[in-house]
Amino acid sequence: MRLTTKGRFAVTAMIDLALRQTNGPVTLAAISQRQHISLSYLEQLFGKLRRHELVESTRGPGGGYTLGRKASDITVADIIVSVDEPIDATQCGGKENCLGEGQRCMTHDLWSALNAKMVDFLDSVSLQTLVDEQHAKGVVIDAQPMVKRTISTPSVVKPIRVNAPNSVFALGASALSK
Amino acid sequence: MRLTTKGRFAVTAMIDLALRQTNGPVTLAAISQRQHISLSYLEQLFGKLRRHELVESTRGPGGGYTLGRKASDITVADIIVSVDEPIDATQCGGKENCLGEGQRCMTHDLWSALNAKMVDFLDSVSLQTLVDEQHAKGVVIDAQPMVKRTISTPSVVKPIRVNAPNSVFALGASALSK
DNA sequence: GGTATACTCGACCAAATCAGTCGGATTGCC
DNA sequence: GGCAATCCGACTGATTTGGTCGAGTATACC
Repeated sequence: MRLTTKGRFAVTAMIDLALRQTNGPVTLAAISQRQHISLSYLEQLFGKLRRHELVESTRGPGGGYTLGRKASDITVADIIVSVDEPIDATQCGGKENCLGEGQRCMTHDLWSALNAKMVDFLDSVSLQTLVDEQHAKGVVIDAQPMVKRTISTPSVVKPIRVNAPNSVFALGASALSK
Repeated sequence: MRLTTKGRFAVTAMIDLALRQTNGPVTLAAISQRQHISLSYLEQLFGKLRRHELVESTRGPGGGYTLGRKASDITVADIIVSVDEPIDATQCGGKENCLGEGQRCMTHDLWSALNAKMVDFLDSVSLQTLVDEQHAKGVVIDAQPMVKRTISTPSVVKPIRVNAPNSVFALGASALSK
């Protein structure tokens, strides 16, 4: 239940995927372009998401990723746990660990209560919820011409191995204050 | 609102302080011994707590720290913010920052909602609450003979610069699972 | 005044983690 | 075979964490 850019990028990418997958598998290259996340990083993330069965992959031309189950059955907590190795945010150990020479650590209950609050919340938000929110905000999914298996369009841009050191998006995530 | 061992140690130390300060100022050396946190580390932590006016210090023999205000007026959030430089846990930037080429980052609301939940919770727990909990648990504060200003006892143990590489307590904090 | 006690300050350090890259392998369609 | 796509693991640089150390300063007591 760690909160890092990994988790945030993964959630963003999953929303993007959920929004687009009606057209068949979505490629990471496409997500990379739309969300300004480097392709290599997405590969890393989606490897984990696939191993946790949150997405399914199709290889080869025309391939890409689709959701592993209904958007309403995927919670934000699922996504975060998948990409960050699931380590308790408040890490007071497994109830036995936080003993200081015989006496129970005084703050144990506090951290587990906090953790429960966070998990509760993140588990209450499904991917579908986020998708609906996007729709409500009027995000129009520019109905791209369904290409599917007529790969005749001469691939306008080649987004392979985007070497941009830092996308605007990524910068926004680490610049902060107060 | 970061959650690191700094924050956890600080809360623990503050509970200890709150429990003991009836006897006058409490030294860091004493807290160090009871809570198994290195003296040097406590110094660092209490420097910050003092600058945030959560504690007051008295120098010289018989000195030590006391709470800067009533335990019921100090929240856990106060303590954590004091010792960790206050960086937003979900760091999506100050609302203006998370713009990806014109469009608002899709997960902004999610992270701020989560953050609000956390702050709400940690702000709802006062130091007094934690102290009461300790009392309820039957933690007996061994009524030490009030020494105050008869420093005749030949200082039994010298806890200065405890070089213990890692206390049991500290280990418990970093060992974790699932 | 001397000395012991205790806080104060800031530099320093090692290890872990994060964020991200890279090269290459595999798979499948045309 | 060639291209499009996923797959995989090693590698790396920067930052953060967790903590130490040394050199002070202020105060109280003798």
